[in-house]
Amino acid sequence: MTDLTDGPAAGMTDGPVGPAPQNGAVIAAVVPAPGDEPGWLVQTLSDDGTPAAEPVIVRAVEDLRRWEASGARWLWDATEPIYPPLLTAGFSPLRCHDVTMTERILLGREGRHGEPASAGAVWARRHGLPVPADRVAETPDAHPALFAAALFGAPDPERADGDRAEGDHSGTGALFALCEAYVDQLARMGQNNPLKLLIAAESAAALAAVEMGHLGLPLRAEVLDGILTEMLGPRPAVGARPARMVELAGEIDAAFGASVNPDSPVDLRAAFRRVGFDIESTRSSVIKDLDHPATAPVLAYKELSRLFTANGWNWLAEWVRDGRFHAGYVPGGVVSGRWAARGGGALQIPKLVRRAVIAEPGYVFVVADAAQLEPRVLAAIAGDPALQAVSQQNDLYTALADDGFGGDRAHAKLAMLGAMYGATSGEAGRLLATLRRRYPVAMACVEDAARQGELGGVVSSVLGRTSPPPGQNWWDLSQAGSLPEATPAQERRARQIARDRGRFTRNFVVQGSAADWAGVWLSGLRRDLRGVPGAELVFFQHDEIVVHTPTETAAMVGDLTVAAAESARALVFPGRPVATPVRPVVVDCYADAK
DNA sequence: TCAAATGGCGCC
DNA sequence: AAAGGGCGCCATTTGA
Repeated sequence: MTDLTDGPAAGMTDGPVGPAPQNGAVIAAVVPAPGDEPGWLVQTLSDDGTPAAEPVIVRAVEDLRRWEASGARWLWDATEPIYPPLLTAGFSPLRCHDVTMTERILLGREGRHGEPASAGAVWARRHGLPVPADRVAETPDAHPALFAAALFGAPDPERADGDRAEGDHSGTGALFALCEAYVDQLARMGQNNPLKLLIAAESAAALAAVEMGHLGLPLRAEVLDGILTEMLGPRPAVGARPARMVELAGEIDAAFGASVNPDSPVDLRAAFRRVGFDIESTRSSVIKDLDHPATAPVLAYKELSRLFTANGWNWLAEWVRDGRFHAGYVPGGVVSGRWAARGGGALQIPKLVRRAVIAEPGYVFVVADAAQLEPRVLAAIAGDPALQAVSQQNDLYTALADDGFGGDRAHAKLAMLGAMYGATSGEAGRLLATLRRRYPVAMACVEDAARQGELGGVVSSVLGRTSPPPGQNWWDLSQAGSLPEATPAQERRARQIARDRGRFTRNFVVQGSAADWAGVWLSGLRRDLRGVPGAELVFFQHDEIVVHTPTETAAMVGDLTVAAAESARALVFPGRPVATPVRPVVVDCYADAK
């Protein structure tokens, strides 16, 4: 038997392990066991969320597997922090319902972005009680649902305002709150199938995110060390700059005839101004056009500095252990539904560093990338027949170019990105007219979204994730600019924030819907990969998945990425004649994937 | 003196 | 007329 903990009670093998749920009981609600007891308190629920059996303490992964084998879907307050110890003990569930993840989506739809979203919060709101903050403390004992139930005296809501100090030592209060939160959410989800799909996919994504952080992305430290040494010189002493950067700093000083700190934009800009270049910023894109001896060493310094500070030896020591880069992933961490990363810059691994991302012996990477996802998504959500036709093509931008840009692919791409991001100046602005003529429905879709934003409204992704509304400050500035006595500066400011907001909502409908699709793709692939021994889902970045898998399974895994993409297309964009192709590539080194 | 803001840049 | 989306992370700068 595999113990979940090494606490004193973990050796007990004959404890009250739960009976596996019977047919018809498909939800297993899980909270940490109360007090110091190891393990978890689990209760079987019926489909509608009503308890179907007494809660039992579960201590071993074998027992959890039995529940899972009988068809249970796990219900818990939040995948983080419940799942990591389960995973460490070797248990990987097929699916779950993550109340907190779900609640954030539901609250957003109800115009209540940012309110506490834990099961305890849902429970408290349901009973008109004070709502606990999401993160009360980091200890398991202060787990939000447990905290709320203990604080308010559940399971008996009639006792809610008494006995607070006494708390809940049975742990059943937390289960009670969790189950009620689930019932509450079921009612609010109703029969909204796209929304249910989104919630199921997001819960599965939460599982995948914990697994990815746990597995880690294979990365050979000695290979990265070699790259660093080659480019920067040997690893410097703590607090010192690498030799190559010191050299370049010397060249910069010589070129300016003064001591200049290239890490300081203020200093650097002043130096360039002294030699006659009236630059507004010290971005590389600005400096590269300056005809001055300092230009080359400054650009070189910036590049090395970035490598050294973002992915240098300190980064290696902090994030890479035993040949794997372990980052923290936050599904739904971005308002659009994209993932965010916590620590290590996991979603911005530079191309150079990818040279150190090398498959282990006997394994390869299957890198699957959803090509040109966002314009295809736009075609789907807008229902634009002409753009849908273009989206069926292998290279969308080439097709676009042939369909109105005189075969100029670069222009076609620039125009399309501009349409989705809200750029209208310069080149992209001029090209927009062509898009509007050729794809009026798609352009109307993003322009309607922009108009909503400019007016302070919200927009929604295809499956129903809503954009956050503007804050009070936005409304204040907006109103100040529209009053008769507004100063020109206030009017300008109001116009500017309206435009900013419009660009945000314009992009949200596309980026958010792409994230919807990607989440469904990921969760489907995660499920399918469970049938491939040795296959590890090790990386996910917006529209790209990396699977580390035994060499002999590579072709099969590639096929699964394609099939999951097709399945996601059918689920997310039913009846829409668009394609969302992925092209899997089998490589030993991640850098070779592009 | 320390926390928050800014500038810059990597990824999508 | 003008209008470049989302993030995380680092070093520097600013400001309370």
